[in-house]
Amino acid sequence: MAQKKTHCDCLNTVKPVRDALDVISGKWKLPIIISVGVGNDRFTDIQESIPGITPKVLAKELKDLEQHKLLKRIVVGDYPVKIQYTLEPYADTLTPIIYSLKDWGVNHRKVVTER
Amino acid sequence: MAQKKTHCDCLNTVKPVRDALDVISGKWKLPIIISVGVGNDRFTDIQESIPGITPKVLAKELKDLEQHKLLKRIVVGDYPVKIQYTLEPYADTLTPIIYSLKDWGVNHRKVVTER
DNA sequence: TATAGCACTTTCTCAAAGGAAAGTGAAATT
DNA sequence: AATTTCACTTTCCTTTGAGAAAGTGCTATA
Repeated sequence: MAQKKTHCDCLNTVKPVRDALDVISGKWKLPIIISVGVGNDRFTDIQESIPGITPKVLAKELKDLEQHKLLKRIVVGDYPVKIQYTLEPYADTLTPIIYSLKDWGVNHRKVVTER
Repeated sequence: MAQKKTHCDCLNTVKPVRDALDVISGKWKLPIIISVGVGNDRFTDIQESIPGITPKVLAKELKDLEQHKLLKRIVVGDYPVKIQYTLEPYADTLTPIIYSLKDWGVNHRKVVTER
């Protein structure tokens, strides 16, 4: 059997995996998804629910998540215009992945810290 | 029902998820795991199998992956000393996660690019 | 004796990410 | 008339990460 192949088709794995990781990794992505999912739908509410996040970063991340179709930015009313953020149903497709990452992470902490 | 809770226990999710992501995200982690998994066990072989990686980065990533118990660095022989890298069986526990990330990523590309 | 190979390390540099702080424009409130 | 709120944007600055290139200490080989 061929040892040391150039693992061509593995690149077909690495690319989509990286796509997926780009969406959920990063310091703020998950906290934002959770915050919106839990009911915070206004910019300032989301900001205040996540200690340490700056408006600049929040604005950028919200745009990102919107582009990835994970949440919607809705303009409500005429004057005063209000903005409302809500999770798209599509965001739920992340749930099983997040929970398997969580389970792995919980176990991993044990693995790494055991002597 | 309580809206806008401070989602306390969600932090218990975010932390281990971040732990897990730290292990597999990054530009080189997965390519290295795959390269070693496929049979490249020498530093230079691994380096040559991954286009663009520099020895500095490879050395750092290998140390990382070793600390996370995903691979082993074995010193072989007396003189000439050879170093051999192999995946730990523990690395297999990542497989289902990687494949679910891949599946999600493949689908996500469709979701984002459809008009 | 000189060169090549192995497994890295060191130094320098640069770009991108991220935080702090202030500003903005419109409307609502006091 | 002045302040506050909302949803951001802008500017400045620092930190971090990564690449390029060269070096290192050892051995093996020609």
